[in-house]
Amino acid sequence: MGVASTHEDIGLYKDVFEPALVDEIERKGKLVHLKEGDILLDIGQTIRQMPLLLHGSLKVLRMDDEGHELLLYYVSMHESCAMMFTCCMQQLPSEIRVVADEDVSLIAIPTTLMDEWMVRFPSWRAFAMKTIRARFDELLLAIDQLAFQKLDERLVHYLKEKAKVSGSSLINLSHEQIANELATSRVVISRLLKKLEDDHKLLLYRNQIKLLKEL
DNA sequence: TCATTAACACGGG
DNA sequence: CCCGTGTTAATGA
Repeated sequence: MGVASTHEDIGLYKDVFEPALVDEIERKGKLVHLKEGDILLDIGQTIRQMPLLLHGSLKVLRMDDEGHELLLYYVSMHESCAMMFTCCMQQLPSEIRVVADEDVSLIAIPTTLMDEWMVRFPSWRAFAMKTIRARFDELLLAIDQLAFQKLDERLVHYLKEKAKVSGSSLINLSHEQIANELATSRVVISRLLKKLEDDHKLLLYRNQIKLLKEL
């Protein structure tokens, strides 16, 4: 890990950023690897680095008063995290927990450069705005789901999102894990999944769910 | 009505 | 055996 491999991987962003910025990222960014489950940022911590994803995905979580995790959204390729953007502008403590959802490699950029880049690089400004805008739309959707309280719809949305992010219709999660992320009990998830299987929307295995196109 | 909690049986790894 | 899964019964919001 170091500047050499950062140089290779930054190519993934050649279409997103202007050459001068790519160059700047190469020199100032640091390549970081995370294992699945590693916490990149926890609630209360202050952000020091902005992540630019190269491989894998991050999940952004919020806690309810009993300490249950609630999934806000995933961050994958060519994206960054809107919450982290807004936090690092003012160096405020984080309201969220960011965890590696799979093994992840990313370029960490010191937050001290953010202000400067906003001014110097139009493509960075556009990237930041796009990220925030996309997440804002997604958060509105998440609010809808909570407001309507339809757990079965939330589950279906969750599964689709999971499949999209992992690029596979095979999902390796136990009912228990899903229940935790949706802040509900396993019994309910088992029941809803069973119903979906009966409707030929998916197939259930031990620790594994296969999504069918009917979903 | 629908979620949660506890409890139990089944069976795959 | 351990643990994920499927189900049920009781209780509550």
